[in-house]
Amino acid sequence: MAFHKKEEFGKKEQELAEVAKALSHPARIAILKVLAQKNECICGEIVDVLPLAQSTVSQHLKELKNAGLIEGTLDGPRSCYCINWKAFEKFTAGINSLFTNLKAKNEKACC
Amino acid sequence: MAFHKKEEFGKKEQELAEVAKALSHPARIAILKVLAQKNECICGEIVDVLPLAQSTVSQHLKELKNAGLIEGTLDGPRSCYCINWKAFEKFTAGINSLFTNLKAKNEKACC
DNA sequence: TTCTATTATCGTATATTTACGATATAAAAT
DNA sequence: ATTTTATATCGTAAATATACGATAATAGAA
Repeated sequence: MAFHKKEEFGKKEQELAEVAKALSHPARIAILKVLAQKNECICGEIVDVLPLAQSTVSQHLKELKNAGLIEGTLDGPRSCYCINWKAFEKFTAGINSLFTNLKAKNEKACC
Repeated sequence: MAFHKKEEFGKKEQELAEVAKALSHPARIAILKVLAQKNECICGEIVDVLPLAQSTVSQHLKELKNAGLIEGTLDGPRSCYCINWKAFEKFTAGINSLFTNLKAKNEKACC
């Protein structure tokens, strides 16, 4: 009944999984969409758009920040978030690199 | 104390989140890596490589299959899995499409 | 200073995930 | 027909995630 075996895997796998986990909730995808659409940094406008309580949105923002997908600075009573594009590029590149060497060969599937 | 609000978001967000969730555990990333490296379809070789019990690996395979990232066919006592490349392409394209219109403008960050 | 507005954190209930062993299933081998 | 082998499923315990309201914190306005 051991648990939490995640650290027994490779660093690369863990990092990819961590980012994927941050992306694994529609609310967080929606938050990223809002941040991308409004070019300026947003704060509580996100709360107005999502069907969630303010505290829940704040929690989701924290998870996105911990995963490195967004950056945020406190600016008095209001905070300012923006997307970290490099983290996204790193993620998609990481996913692709798992397969690049074989992607072409496998087009016709297997079983 | 309502729960499971995921269905209140858009279909696109839900689909992206679902795939991301399947990718959100290092064991499943590792499984995909193995499936990609061995060009032929694998089954219990995965169990030998991972630090997990057979039943746990089977569970992870099921989740990857449910998310559409792999395909599997039963072949007697042994089963045959392979990667569904199209699902990956759809996923990365979906992630990128959240931002494409603004990606260039934002390079210099915000706050 | 006191009030207001905005965001973060705490506490908590419920849901889901993760992992395992035990058991079922199903084809091949003996 | 029985055994072996490979995989899936069931049951279950512990961990984590999700959501909310209540509360703290912090800067600006009155």
